[in-house]
Amino acid sequence: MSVGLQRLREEPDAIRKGAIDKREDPALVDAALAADARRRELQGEADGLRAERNTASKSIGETIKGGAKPDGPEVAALRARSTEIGARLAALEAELATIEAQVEDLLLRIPNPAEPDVPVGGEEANVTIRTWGEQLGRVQPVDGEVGADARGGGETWERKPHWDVAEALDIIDLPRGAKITGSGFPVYKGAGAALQRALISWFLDVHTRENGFTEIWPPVLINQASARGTGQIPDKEDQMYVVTRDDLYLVPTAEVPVTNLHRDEILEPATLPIHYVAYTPCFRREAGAAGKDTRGILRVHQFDKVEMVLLERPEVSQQALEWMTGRAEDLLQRLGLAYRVLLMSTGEMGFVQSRKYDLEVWAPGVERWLEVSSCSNFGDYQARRMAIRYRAEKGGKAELVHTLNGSGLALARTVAAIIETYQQPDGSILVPEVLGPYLGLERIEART
RNA sequence: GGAGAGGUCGCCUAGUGGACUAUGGCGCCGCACUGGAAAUGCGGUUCGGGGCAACCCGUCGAGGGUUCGAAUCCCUCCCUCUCCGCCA
Repeated sequence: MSVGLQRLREEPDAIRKGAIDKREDPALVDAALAADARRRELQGEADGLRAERNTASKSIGETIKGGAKPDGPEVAALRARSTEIGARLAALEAELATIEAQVEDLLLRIPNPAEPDVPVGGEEANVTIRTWGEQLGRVQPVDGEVGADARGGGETWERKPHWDVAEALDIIDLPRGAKITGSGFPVYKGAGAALQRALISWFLDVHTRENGFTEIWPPVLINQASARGTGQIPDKEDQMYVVTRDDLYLVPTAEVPVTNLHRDEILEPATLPIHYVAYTPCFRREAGAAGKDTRGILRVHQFDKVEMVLLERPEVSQQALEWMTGRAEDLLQRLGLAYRVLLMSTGEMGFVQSRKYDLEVWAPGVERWLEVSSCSNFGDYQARRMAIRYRAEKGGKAELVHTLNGSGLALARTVAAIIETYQQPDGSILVPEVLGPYLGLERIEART
């Protein structure tokens, strides 16, 4: 249950194309259709047999009530007939259970097709929708203003990558994180720790006070049903840390617990839209990324993130995606970080999204764009998996909601970009104005 | 973790092997009455699968079992409540 059997039957070509565009196997579509046809056939037969058995059993009861002896020949004959139906049914039910499992498994592996206007292809097909702010160079004039670029002549200094700045200021301790847990588990210290806390608080405050979100503080362990609901299983199962003893997973993102809040629910008309915002630490194994971005905090196993989760009526989900993306952009603008918005191509967008924007912030120390937010519309795909429905009108028929989510924002890379953008020639870091009151500091300096 | 009590349709609730085709109430929807409403009356109201349809099948926390037949009996698990233990 993901794409929906009805749509699968009605427009198999579109689903097949969607799978090809996302570099998944289109043959799954035909396999699922064939299995479903067989399933319906078997179910028809099984239903018929059950109906027979029901009437047969009922007639036994009535015969006994009518005065026949429960152990007499008349009842025995009826009983024999019912037993025989039961035997046939048992065989059929076993077959049916197998085929049902097959259908479900196939459906779980068919990806959500992208919206028609999403570019087809891989990384090269991503489209830059807009950029904001000045893309600073590494070389800066010594007497220039913060954020000013080197423009010919004069003395210059060179920006450092965030790991050098952070190490010198003793605000991030990577070696000790590696000691107590493993590589990719940063320790934030002193003003570094306070900066984490400040960003989390500020993000949550903006979203709750200005953007109308309801704050959620969810569990960071999730069960299998939740992981399946949002699509981490089976698509991203090997990216999650597993607590095998209790059959739980560490959250890879707040999306999972928060979207699953309404799993198996039918929402009444007035309840939509639902806008949640949640902070959680996020845990990712980054399997397959070994040796990539090993320095600094660009790719870590544990990071902090404030996530927006939206449940919307289908007809407004696209515009809700634009709005939500704007909320994330607003944070970057107020932090004074240069960024660009990318419309991700089919090959880059993942299994469950129908449309996805990535926000990439410019980090002038490493001279790279860093993904700090991913804003996606899932259409009804996740909702179908989770059975989240709503009634458009009181007493009306239940329909699937649309789900969306977006980071607002992910911390580690935002912190890297802040450090690299606001570092000063003397090695200190200016604190972005909006964070001043939260941090109680205007500048992070080496402790003497 | 131990002992006990429970989990039935949005909510409350009846139901201890065949008349359950799951009861009744609240809420909700429709109709009638009304200037409009309240109150009242009548009808409808779990969710899902199949079928053009009449209708059929499943669904009483989940999964197994016993039986011709399970909401009802048995087993395992999950959750809630009470008490005990442990504990930030």
